[in-house]
Amino acid sequence: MSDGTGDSGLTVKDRHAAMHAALRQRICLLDYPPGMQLSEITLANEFGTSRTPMRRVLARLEEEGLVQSVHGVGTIVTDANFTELEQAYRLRVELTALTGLLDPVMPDTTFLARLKNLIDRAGQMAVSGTPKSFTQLDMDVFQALLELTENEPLRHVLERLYYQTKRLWLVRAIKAELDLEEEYRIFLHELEAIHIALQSADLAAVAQIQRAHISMSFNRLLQHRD
Amino acid sequence: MSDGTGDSGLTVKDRHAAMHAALRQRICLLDYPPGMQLSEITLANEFGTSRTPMRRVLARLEEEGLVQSVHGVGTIVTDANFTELEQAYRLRVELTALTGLLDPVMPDTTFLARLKNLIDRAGQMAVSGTPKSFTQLDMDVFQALLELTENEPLRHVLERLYYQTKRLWLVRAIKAELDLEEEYRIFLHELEAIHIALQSADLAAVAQIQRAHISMSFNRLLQHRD
DNA sequence: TGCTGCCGAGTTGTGTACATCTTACGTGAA
DNA sequence: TTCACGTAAGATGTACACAACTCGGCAGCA
Repeated sequence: MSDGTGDSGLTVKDRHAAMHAALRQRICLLDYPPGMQLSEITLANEFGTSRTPMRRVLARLEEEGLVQSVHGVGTIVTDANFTELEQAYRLRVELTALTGLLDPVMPDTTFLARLKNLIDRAGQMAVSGTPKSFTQLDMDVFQALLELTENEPLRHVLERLYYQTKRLWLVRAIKAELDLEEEYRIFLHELEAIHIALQSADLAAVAQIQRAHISMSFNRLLQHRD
Repeated sequence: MSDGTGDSGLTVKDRHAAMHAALRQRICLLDYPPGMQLSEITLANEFGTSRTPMRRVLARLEEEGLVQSVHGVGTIVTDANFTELEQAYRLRVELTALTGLLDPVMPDTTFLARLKNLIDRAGQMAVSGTPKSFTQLDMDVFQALLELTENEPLRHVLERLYYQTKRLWLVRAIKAELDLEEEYRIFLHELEAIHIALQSADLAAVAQIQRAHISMSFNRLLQHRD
């Protein structure tokens, strides 16, 4: 095969990336709650591979601070601890503002349609929203808005910080420590504001709106710190 | 053994970190020049281990953009390409400024003595400095100044960006495309300015001085872009 | 009853043989 | 001479057996 792809059209790195994304999703949606012990061999069997590639994926998740492996003990999902993640959260606030300064890129009409779709989904949240489905929507919005900058290192760091800190919200939302209706309403308002700013082609404004909302969300979480 | 350390008092992760730091050093000092092919088994033998741990270290270096592994071909040291690293360089400029805002920490007298020592070494550069020894000094200075913030995620990202972009300077310095005497003089002046700012306990000023010099260094490199 | 020490189950870390892939080289035919 | 093709060498990727390590439980003793 001349294009270097495997049987299903996927290269080796694509399979690794798929496993990594799947596990990250499960951890951040609390399917794998903090403290849960993961089994290398069980996960390897589930993904139809052996321990060796799975260990590489888990090592990357450990670098990203989502799991922790200890010799002889196991691979444990890290605790979504507020005090340890406060620094990451504040860095995320500042880096979000930079998306409007470093290599901003004006999206095409396809993007605007995607955003409009996301806004509709956000409108549905007030009716039939669960903390988990809301987090899933928030992830989709994040991935979309990340495309507003072409600075690849910045996108990489922001993605890492996002998935590091996102569990803090979901943990407290499930424990009913947050006013969910207010959270949904604020989020919808943020998306509408971003939509307006995009129609003005003001990407710096989009970044500032995001920065403001991440900062405010941080402060709301701060009222329930552990 | 109750403390969990090995024979030489080093844990497993310490050995991995040591191998990673050694290889990173060799790459960034151009002992392993861009395009050079690394052999997993040769490196494993040199460090007295097998391919499995060495592959984990190389995978991390690949994440950091210093090498690239291709199935069936080899593990190649990446090219220090200006156009690809320009985004990383500009992000580094902005993040350096943040060290003065996010969790700055005033150093003790021991730190000031270390800095004074580094300034002395910088003074020697004008007399007997090579591009490589200058880069080594620059690395030591970078590691020292990184301690001026306690924000661990910020330190982590800055370290990554530093080692990603540092080779750009050394490559051009060796090709004699830079005025080395001027580079040494500017660097010494930067360190003296930082020393003064530290005596005023103005960490924001220290960050701005660094930011300015990284930005100016970027512009000097820009005159010789490939 | 409580404490101590040993043992075994289970986990991650390591070593190694094998699979898969790319590339260079040599060979033969046009 | 030149081009096409097969083949072998050598690289990374994978699978698996074994080593190193932690921890809970249980037996034995004071």
